[in-house]
Amino acid sequence: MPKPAPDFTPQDFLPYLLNQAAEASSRTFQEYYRARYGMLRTEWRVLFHLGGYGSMTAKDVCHYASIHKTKVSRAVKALEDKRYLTREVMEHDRRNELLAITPLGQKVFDDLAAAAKKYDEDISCQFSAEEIRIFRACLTALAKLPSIQ
Amino acid sequence: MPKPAPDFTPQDFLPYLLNQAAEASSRTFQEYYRARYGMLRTEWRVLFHLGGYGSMTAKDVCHYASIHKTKVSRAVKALEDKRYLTREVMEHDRRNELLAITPLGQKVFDDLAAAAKKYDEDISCQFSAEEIRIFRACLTALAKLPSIQ
DNA sequence: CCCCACCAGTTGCATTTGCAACCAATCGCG
DNA sequence: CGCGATTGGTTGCAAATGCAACTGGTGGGG
Repeated sequence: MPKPAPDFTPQDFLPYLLNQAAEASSRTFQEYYRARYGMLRTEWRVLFHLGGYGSMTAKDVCHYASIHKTKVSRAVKALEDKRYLTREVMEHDRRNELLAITPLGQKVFDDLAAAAKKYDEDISCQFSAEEIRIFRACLTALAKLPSIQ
Repeated sequence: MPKPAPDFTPQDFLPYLLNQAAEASSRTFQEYYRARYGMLRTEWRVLFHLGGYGSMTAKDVCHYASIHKTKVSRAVKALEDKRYLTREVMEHDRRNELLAITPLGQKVFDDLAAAAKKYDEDISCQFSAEEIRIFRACLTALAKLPSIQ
């Protein structure tokens, strides 16, 4: 038996499967916000966090979304240019700035969140409730693995 | 009720969860092949496919791994420079070239595949056999969504 | 047998990313 | 106080990516 690991193929490797599934499931939705609002993935994520969880600092977004701060910084600038959010330097510590969605940004968020919800249902409905429950639980657990930043 | 989708947060959105889990699970393993062999993610994937499924053309790799042909092209060149694979123009149609792992490449693959298998077990073992079965089934189904190229 | 549409793979260029160095504000210890 | 360490956020540069145009090779209809 010369071969140490002869029968382990990409399809058996969880990180690989995860990437395939993540790519495939993101692609379709990406077209939506890309075509409609000219947004990049990171921009959509930042807006999604602000809309879903309320105002927070860039640092918080980095933490919750585990996105590197330079990516967030650039996404925030792009969203600001699009008038989807404003930033306000915080009184007690002027290094922090609070990011807040504008009414226009809120409209965009509402549209995208509704579309996302529908898309989520579309891809979920091919599985049973129990399967989806387990699926989400596994994903949530794995997402908690050691993160950069 | 002014807000159309007030309670749909990133944590509820499957593509988002998938990306988080995929990123987190790839990161650790990436360090391994990066530090040890200076390989990029795409290079590892191409090598993984050749090692796992045997010789094939770049086109085949594109198809099985759903990676764009330019990415594959550059990864193949890098792997060739590292002497991990050779390419041979095919007789009956000289547009195709068959990619084959070298003995050196095989050694690297064996090492990485063994590490991957172990890593896969490490992250799987926090779930029950039944959970993992369902989890993999869901991922495999989602990975089959419409793919580019 | 020749021309044109098509196919595998590559290259150039614009966009995106990651990293490290940076700036300004704050903290904390002497 | 005050000066060095730390922190939130930005920027410059090099590397990675995506896209479209390209090269060389095939094949099929006239």
